[in-house]
Amino acid sequence: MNSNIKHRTLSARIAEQLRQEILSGAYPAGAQLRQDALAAHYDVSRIPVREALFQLEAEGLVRMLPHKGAVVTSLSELEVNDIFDLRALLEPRLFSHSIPNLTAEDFLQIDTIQSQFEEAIRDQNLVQWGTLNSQLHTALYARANLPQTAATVAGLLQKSDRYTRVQLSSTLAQRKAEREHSTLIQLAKTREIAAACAFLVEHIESVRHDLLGLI
Amino acid sequence: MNSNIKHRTLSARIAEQLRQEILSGAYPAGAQLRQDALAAHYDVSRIPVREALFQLEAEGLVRMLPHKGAVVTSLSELEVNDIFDLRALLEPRLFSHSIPNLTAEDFLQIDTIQSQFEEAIRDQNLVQWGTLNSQLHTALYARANLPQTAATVAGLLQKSDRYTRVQLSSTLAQRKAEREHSTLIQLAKTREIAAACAFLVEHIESVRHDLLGLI
DNA sequence: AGAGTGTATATTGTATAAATTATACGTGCA
DNA sequence: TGCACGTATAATTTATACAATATACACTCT
Repeated sequence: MNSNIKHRTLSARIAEQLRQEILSGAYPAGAQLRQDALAAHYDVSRIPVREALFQLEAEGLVRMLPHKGAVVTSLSELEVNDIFDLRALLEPRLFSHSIPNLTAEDFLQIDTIQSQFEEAIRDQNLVQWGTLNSQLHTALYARANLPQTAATVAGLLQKSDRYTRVQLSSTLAQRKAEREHSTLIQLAKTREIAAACAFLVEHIESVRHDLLGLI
Repeated sequence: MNSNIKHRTLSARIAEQLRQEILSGAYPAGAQLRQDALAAHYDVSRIPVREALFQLEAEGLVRMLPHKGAVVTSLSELEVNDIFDLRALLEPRLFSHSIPNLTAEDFLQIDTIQSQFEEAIRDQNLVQWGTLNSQLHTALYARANLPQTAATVAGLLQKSDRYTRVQLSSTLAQRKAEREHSTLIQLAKTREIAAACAFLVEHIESVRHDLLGLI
């Protein structure tokens, strides 16, 4: 999202780094995050670390227990299903509102993102892949003009990101997703709203299916 | 002045109080919240104030601009509509999943909440009314077993709370909402899922309609 | 011996103080 | 007069220091 933006505060920078480390699996689910250790690791005081942890708690990546510290959260199968149900419900809403307003420049940006997938697949860079995946979905919904829905979906995409990365560890699944994205882009360009939304639901269900096969 | 709920940390207590003050309109939309002033007002240092502000930012009540401070957010008509669209989309999902699992004890609790509305209306206590409104909706969805959806809806309810309080300033609207709640409870008790969800959408749309009439 | 209590230690939570950043104002110069 | 630059001031952000809390372990009492 704003990974290439230089953050103006330490807290935001720590939050960004910590988020990436959690999403990449460096800190596995259930791991205790000690403020002291993190502060030493990033060579800052505990205040920005605390604020980063608060930020991540709001995003659902960690849970803070008073006087007991922060632990990396884990999602149950029920929660994963709930997330994908919500995505299947909300993303078509965004997509259908966005498609009519997408401009040539928007599609240029979308194509740029899509072209970067090749690179990520070749390098087996899963972190990059996950980021691009979120970026592409968000770009497709950019003109929906539904800020609350967009914010909700952004949260859902991030929550599912940790798990889609597992699913996408196979190059096969990555190429499949890339093909489906390509279809989505094509349908958006031709403004076939109904077909685009229907295929979007298929795409989400496809990812969910592959994902649940691994859990 | 002091809330009667005892929180385990100062930060959480400040967040709770500040939230109530914002929701009650003590700090209007656009108001700047100076950490120094808040710290002095609550007679604490600025650290717990900062953490409370971070918490409220995650809830969407304030926006923090780096090095510039926190301001109370305001929602556009577009955002209000988006929120109510989402509520109309997600709350029936929760309700339909919850109804089959609601127990006698759940209904006892629901009836208790409903009975407290009378008191709030009589005292013209809008803060209490808003809290009860959220509590009732949440209680009706308690057995849905869809944690992500529940969390999302809880956020939406809180965001709309500030505005429903305006709408509900008339006793007439309060009684209307109470009647509709009563119908919802009755339909839940008789396990008429389809009818309950249909009426729930009506209820939400009714509140939205009255609300937009005032903006 | 076992349950309960008290103390030690580690970790988090809060206060105070220093550093950084943004804004406003005034001065100097074209 | 108008603009640019530098300084002053006020706010936030970060660091350091201290207080409160939870957990583990040893000890006492029944």
